[in-house]
Amino acid sequence: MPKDEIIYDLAEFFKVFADSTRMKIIYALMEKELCVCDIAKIVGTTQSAISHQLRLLKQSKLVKFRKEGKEVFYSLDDDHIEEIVKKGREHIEEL
Amino acid sequence: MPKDEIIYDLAEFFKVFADSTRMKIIYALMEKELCVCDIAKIVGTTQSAISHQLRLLKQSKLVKFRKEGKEVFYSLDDDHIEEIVKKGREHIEEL
DNA sequence: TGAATATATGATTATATGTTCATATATTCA
DNA sequence: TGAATATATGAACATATAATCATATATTCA
Repeated sequence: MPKDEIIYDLAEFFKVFADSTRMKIIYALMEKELCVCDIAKIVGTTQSAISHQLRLLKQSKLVKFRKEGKEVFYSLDDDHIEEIVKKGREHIEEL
Repeated sequence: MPKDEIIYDLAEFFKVFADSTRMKIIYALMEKELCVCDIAKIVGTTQSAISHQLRLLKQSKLVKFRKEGKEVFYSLDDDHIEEIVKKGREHIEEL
């Protein structure tokens, strides 16, 4: 059994995947780098909701971003992310 | 972008990993099959809390169980689980 | 500079979630 | 059968979380 801190951090990490809005953001970013308003259009919700969720994704180091003029472009920042989502999908599609 | 139903199911699936009590249960079961009261001892919480959480793990098909007399023995029911936890741990340990 | 656009953020609210407590169910064994 | 043990479950409560709304903070460009 890992230390409590590891357990806690792991649970926090997986919380990121545990929401459908964030999962949609992740899928959108798997395609390509996107600015906030494009993510909002793709996901189908408000800019504010996306911005709040992107903050969580940033805090968990799942996305990185670069500013270009008025826009902020986000992209996935870890190879594990796609692998983890893929494994999850294998699981749910086997049921 | 997958269908909404897939997105929703994926988020639900990852919710299972998004709690430290459940993460401890998963780690305990990685070692070996265990009965409820042993899980409670290892995790360090009440039988009731464990039982509630095991119900979620059952619903998500992450654990299977067999009854033996008064006891119910639980074990992990999917090879993806260990892989997913391992990937998550790689992520948090790289930060 | 001022309007327009893109993004971030704080407060609020509604909902979801985890634990606790009490109790029900099931099994064993004297 | 009745006591003891293991597990499951419903209700209640406290906390966490996500969306919304209003607004703040850039940045561009006329």
